[in-house]
Amino acid sequence: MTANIRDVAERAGVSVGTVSNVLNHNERVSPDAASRVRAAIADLGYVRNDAARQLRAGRSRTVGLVVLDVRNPFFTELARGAEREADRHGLSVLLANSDEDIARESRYLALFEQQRVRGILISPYQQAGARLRELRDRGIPSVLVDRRSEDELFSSVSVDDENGGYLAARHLLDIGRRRILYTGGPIDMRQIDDRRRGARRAVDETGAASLEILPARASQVEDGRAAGHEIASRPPSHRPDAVFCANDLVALGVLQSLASHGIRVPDDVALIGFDDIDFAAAAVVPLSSVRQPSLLMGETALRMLVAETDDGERPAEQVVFQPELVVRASTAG
Amino acid sequence: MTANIRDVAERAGVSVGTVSNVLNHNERVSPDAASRVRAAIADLGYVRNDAARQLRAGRSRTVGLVVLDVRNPFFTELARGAEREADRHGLSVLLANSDEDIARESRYLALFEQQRVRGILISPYQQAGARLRELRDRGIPSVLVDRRSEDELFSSVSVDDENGGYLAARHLLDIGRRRILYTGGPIDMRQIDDRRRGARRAVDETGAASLEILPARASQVEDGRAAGHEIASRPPSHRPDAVFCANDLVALGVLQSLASHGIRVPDDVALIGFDDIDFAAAAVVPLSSVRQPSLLMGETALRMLVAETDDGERPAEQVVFQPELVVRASTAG
DNA sequence: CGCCTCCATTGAGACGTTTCAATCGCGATG
DNA sequence: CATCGCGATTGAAACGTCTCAATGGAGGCG
Repeated sequence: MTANIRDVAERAGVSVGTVSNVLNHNERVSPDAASRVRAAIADLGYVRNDAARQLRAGRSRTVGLVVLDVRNPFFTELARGAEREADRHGLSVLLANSDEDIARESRYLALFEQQRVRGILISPYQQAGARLRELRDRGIPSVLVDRRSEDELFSSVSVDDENGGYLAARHLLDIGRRRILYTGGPIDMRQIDDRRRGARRAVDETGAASLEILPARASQVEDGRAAGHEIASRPPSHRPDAVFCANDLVALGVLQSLASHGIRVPDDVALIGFDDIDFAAAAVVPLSSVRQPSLLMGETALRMLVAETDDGERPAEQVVFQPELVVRASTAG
Repeated sequence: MTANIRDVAERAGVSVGTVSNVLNHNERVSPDAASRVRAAIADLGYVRNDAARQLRAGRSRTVGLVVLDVRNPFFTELARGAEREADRHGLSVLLANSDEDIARESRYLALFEQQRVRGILISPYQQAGARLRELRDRGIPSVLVDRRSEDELFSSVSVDDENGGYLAARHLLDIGRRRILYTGGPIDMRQIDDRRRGARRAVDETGAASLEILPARASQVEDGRAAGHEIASRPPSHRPDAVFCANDLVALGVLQSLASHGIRVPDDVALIGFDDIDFAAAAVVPLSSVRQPSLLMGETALRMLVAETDDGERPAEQVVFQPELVVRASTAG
């Protein structure tokens, strides 16, 4: 059906080896032969068969990326960063969405292994560590994104979540708030818990301030809406005067829900999120947030993966970016 | 490095053919041999090499999806739909982002062709038609998403954009607005132009109403912000009393920009978007919009692609969903 | 004129899988 | 006891590419 390298060779009146050389080592081949080969390629509409190349080469030019939630712009930005850097290395990125589901996560890891991807970038859901070690033993390295490797066995690119939580809570305290509520989920997920710990530290530093935890099922807009509803249904004296959300999706949900109950942001309740996604600034009460350099994180992770691929046994490296407080109207005054 | 089927065969004391049969036609093999093979697979940590399978089979189990903008939740939902349906057919989806860039679009198409993907779902930027025809001639079918095939040469899944534009403008007129502004870009993109035409029709039906077009570079949040700024800087008498945006991202940008200039939505200017992404409802002035069944569109497109793959020369089919008006606070009164 | 170099080209494997025709072994049947 | 039938198993071939050792040929030098 489709032309192969042999057809091209025949048509150009050369051997298959020469065609391959035109494709891969152009300098080795005479200008004359090269141009005949190129003409034949154009005539026949020949396109390299990647499966055959990969089989021969023993490895692919693809990198797998597993994210927790494609609907979260933080992850799509991270993916764009990885993709951009991959381009520079002639690699392509296969994007998979685990939707915070262990079964989906492991299905994709299996798929990636069958495809012999060059390596894997992953924001793991829970302890994917054992599985990743297995993959590494079989020659597929991973770099963790958005989360440190607990045992430092893998390289990782993350943000100092504890400090991010501290910055957020510190800011709320600085503008005079004292009854802070933290919400998001799942509460036992590392990133979410680190942010809580940071907030705790800020609150503890300050006399006469409290931190309440309101766990959520996950960290989607709808979870924020539920949290906002729960807060609004309390008697005013029991409401927090500031809410810190595990991410911006949750914060947007809370914002919407509070507004629909006539609770003013920031007058009655100040509100801050995490990630600084585009939509945070676009909300009509523009949302304060803690920025993660998502694009840069994606680029960095991919670069580290490539380094690991090239230089077999280099030690794992933990890159931790510092988050940045972004103040907008939702925490004014 | 990695165990192959021959190693497994040796360890299990059978031939490679038998191992392959265990993997692909379990019923052909005796329970005894099968269990020995399975044990060997587990012992050696054997994982099938997809490249070799694909080379042998002549085609892959992957479908390519090219979207215009991964940052637009409409497309990520569509991707989720395609992915979900792909699962059911044992296929996986490779997601690529053209970012409305012709060069990127054709790079990805080339990549997909090299990978001999089973087929391609694409929201084409401009006339990708010639290229897609080429791919089809070489055995790779495509289904267009979010846009009809102009010459009906390809199957497609889209929404009746003209009617969607009509619904939006009709609604604005029904609530008493008369000076409507339409913004988004690029203005020559099919979907965007169809929505404009629909709006035009509604306006023409109504006496004493006007439709102004404000073209934008693209249809991102920032383009909306620019449009909002432009509107706000006019003398009040020259401002529209309603704005219809080519999509919700633009509408959110306009919303933010108008608010920051003290222009009230919907009191001074009513606002409606397109797509009904999650964030539309989550905006504090919840955004009216025209809903596209994005998840369903993704599922349908993938199903059509599979049908096309199975049944060689079936005629192209155009599936057109009807959009649905969703009224929220941004067009109240 | 013969030999040596050097560059361009050749062609035979090898990558790991699946398929399929051929073979094997065993119980049933005549 | 020979033969047949049938399910289980085998092993070679093929998919398309790249690599590498081997070959060919032209030109330079002694």
